[in-house]
Amino acid sequence: MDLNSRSIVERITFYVKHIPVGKVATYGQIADMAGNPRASRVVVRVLNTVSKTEKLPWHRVINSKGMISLKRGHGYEMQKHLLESEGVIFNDNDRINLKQFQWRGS
DNA sequence: AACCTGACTTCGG
DNA sequence: TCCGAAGCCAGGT
Repeated sequence: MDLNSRSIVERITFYVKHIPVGKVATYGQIADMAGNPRASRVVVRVLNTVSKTEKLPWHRVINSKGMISLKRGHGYEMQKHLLESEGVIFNDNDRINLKQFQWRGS
């Protein structure tokens, strides 16, 4: 498919779908791969809208600090559980070691 | 067209 | 290393 002719939203969707199991990507990282390193907030919108009609591995997207952005009682627990079930480890500060789990796209 | 919003990021103190 | 402020994108109102 011709990614370059697609919209930023479509490209973001494409990359999110390609995050491998057991790995994570940051909002900024996906935005960057999609062509606009400053469109991290668009990634948020995509996860909220697109994931309603398509199955996306939304839980594999975390913030630049290696932490889950969802709040407790509002998805945080669910996302953490999904990631742990894939082998991702959280340290004592509830953070994920990006050096170890961040997806290194090509 | 102005204004608001969101699972963000970067930078300065 | 930890905030707070400011910057940023795109869609919805």
